[in-house]
Formats: sequence, structure tokens, C-alpha cells
Amino acid sequence: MKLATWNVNSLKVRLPQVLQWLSDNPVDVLCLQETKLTDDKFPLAEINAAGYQVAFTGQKTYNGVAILSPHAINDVVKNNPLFADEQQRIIAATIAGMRIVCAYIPNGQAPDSDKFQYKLKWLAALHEWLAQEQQQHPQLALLGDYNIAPEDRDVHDPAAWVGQNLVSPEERGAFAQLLKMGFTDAFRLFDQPEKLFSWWDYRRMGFRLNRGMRIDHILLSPALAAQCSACIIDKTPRKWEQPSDHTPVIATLA
DNA sequence: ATGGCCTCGGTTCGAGGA
Repeated sequence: MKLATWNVNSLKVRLPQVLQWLSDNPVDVLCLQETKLTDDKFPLAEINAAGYQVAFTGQKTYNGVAILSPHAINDVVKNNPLFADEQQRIIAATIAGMRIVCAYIPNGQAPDSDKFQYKLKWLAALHEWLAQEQQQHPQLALLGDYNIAPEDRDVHDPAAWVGQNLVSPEERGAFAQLLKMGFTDAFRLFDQPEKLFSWWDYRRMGFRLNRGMRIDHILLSPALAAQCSACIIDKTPRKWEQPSDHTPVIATLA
């Protein structure tokens, strides 16, 4: 069983790459973020034709999330029921006995901004909701773009980023809270290469210079973590023409 | 050097992303 997450930064632009990647990497679950499509524009037929079911919720220009699977997708929930939000950032579903939550956590912009306060409130509501979900769903996975680099080793140049957005103590505290609740960062279950990231800035030759961050994560409940046999970041699509600035993360469950 | 690049909406620039 393979679970993956990928912030595609516009599914309209990236659909050919998503289909190519799925052809090269058949997975049981693929969570997408930043689809940036209203539901009427979602490429449902193309994804179905590739052999995948899909649940999605989107809006114009920003945000938007989707879950793709070759298996049946059941009990779809859009957004956090405990947090009224016009922004389409969460979709959850049950697939092959697992409860899958696909999340696009707010960016936050800067620690002194209103958007940062929104991010922290959003994360607090996420904690509250997941605490309920884990009671009902022992096999629970949270996949997505967290917009948080959990530790200094997840940042290309930690000294340059101290206190900034994506690495601030408040954000890292919110991530740590998820671990405290019992979730495991699948990537850190295994030995990993140093300086392996999931996002690189388009500017400043970020990818070529490996100036990146690990901000896309797969968090697993204890029952799923016990089955996890591998977790990798696939840098391949970041090397393609006109790439997303993020690249897929994949967890394998035994 | 607080910009650089990419996407979108909507027009030829601004906002947002991270």
C-alpha cells in the first residue's frame, strides 16, 4: 500500500505531470494540494480515464485539494467541521480501511501578519478535529503541504531562517503537538539522506543549489506507523519542464 | 540587495505563494 502527497501548484498546468507521475508510480492514495480549480473545472474525466477515482474541493485562484485512488473513496468530508473556512484546504475520505486526511495548511506569510494568526487558529482547530478523528479511525493518515519545516535539518540554511515563517517556534510547536497526539512523521522513521527537501523556491536557482525545505509530510497514526516500511521524497518531477515547486512524498505500508 | 520565479485574474500589473 502506497500513500503519496504532492502540492502541484495548479492542477490545470500540472495535470499532464500528475498523470505521467501516476503512470510511473502507481499508488493507492495520492493527495494533491493547490489545485486552484473550481469544482466545475476539475479534470474528473481525465483522472477517471487514468484508472483513478477522485474526491475534490476547490475554489478560484487559490487553495483546492483532492484525493485520488484506484480504490473506492467513501465518506468524503470537505473542510474541518469544527472550523468555518471559506478557503478549501481539507478533504478527508475512507479508502481501503484507512481514514485519509489531505490538508493544505495555510502558509502564514510572516509571523507578524494576520495570515500567521489565521494559520495558528487553523492548526489549533485541526488538532481538535484530529483528536476526535483518531478516536473513530485507528488507521488515520494526515498527508499534505504543512508549510512547516519541523526541525533545523529540514531547512537548507537554518541560521538564515531563525524565527521566520515556516520555522517559527509557534509553527513548530503546532507540528510537535501532532506528534504528541500520537502521529509519526513517516519520513523520520527511516535513515534519510541529509539535506533532502520537498520544496525549493523557483527563484535564485533554488533547486539547482538545493536551497529547499521539507514542508510536505505524511503523518501516520500508531496503527499505520507500525506498518510503514519506507518513506521517500521523489525529486524526479521537480526536474521536469515547468515543474511544481513541490515534489511528491511517498510512504509505503507493508 | 526584502528582488529574483510561477500562477492566476484580467489585462500588460498586483497578489500570493514559501
